[in-house]
Amino acid sequence: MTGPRRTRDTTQRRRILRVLQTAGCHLTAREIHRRVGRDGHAVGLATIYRALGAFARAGLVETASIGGAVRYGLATEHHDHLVCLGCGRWQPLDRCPAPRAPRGAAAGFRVTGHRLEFLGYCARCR
Amino acid sequence: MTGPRRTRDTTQRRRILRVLQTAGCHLTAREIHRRVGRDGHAVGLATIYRALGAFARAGLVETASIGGAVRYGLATEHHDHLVCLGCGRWQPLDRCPAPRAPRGAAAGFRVTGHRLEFLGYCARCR
DNA sequence: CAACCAAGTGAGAAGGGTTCTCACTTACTC
DNA sequence: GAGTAAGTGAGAACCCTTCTCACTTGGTTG
Repeated sequence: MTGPRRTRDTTQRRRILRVLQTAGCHLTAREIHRRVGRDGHAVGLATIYRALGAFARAGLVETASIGGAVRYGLATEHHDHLVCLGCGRWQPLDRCPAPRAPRGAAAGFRVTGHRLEFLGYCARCR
Repeated sequence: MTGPRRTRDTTQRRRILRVLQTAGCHLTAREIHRRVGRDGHAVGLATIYRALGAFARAGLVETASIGGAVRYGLATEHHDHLVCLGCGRWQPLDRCPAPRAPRGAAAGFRVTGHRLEFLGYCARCR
């Protein structure tokens, strides 16, 4: 419990991180799996999930879910997104409108964070 | 396409709606299934899902997902919730902090709504 | 450097949530 | 009351995710 847990450095995990770095938006595990395997060096789907879980625990990636599958992206300092209802793409928002937790909303509820999503349609899906 | 679609009035759907009305928080399909069947008149799980889908399309219920399962609740005028990371319960927020969509966040993205969730731990889970 | 071992990997099975299929029933309309 | 589009139930099917188990590998220690 001394800060974020360190994960072991393997070629598979490095490939997964590279995909996330070049993605520009949040991806599902299957999308990551497909992109990682593009150069012929496939990585097992179970490994993708394990690595993403380890990254999430270590604070390297953040997760978000809409509809069926969970989407993963590199963790940044904000937690807000634009979500396209047409194609499901997640785009991080540069500036967080920073909503304040309403005081006394529910007795005894301790707010530790928030998640704000603007729903709509991206340029391609309109 | 003339406003919200009307759904047919059946005893099963009436029971599902009654469960949602008396729930006080968002429920998973399986929880609804269990509660509907409490008085011995079980309703098929597929029917639960179909009814919930029809209700959602008609605008009667709203859906929200965290972790594995999707949660359903009666649609109200707001879209914000308190989410307990311990037990997964969803509680609607009376007052919506009403975040404004940031202008020019992503070229061509048309914002049609938002979803704001305050994450934390309820009184029981702290 | 060699040995050790905890962590990671791959393939497939398993598990849980959701949707589909198909024959049957029922609510609404004319 | 008859016709028909919508809804229902049971179980199979489907998809996403996690688990299992034998094997490999990264990083550390002697």
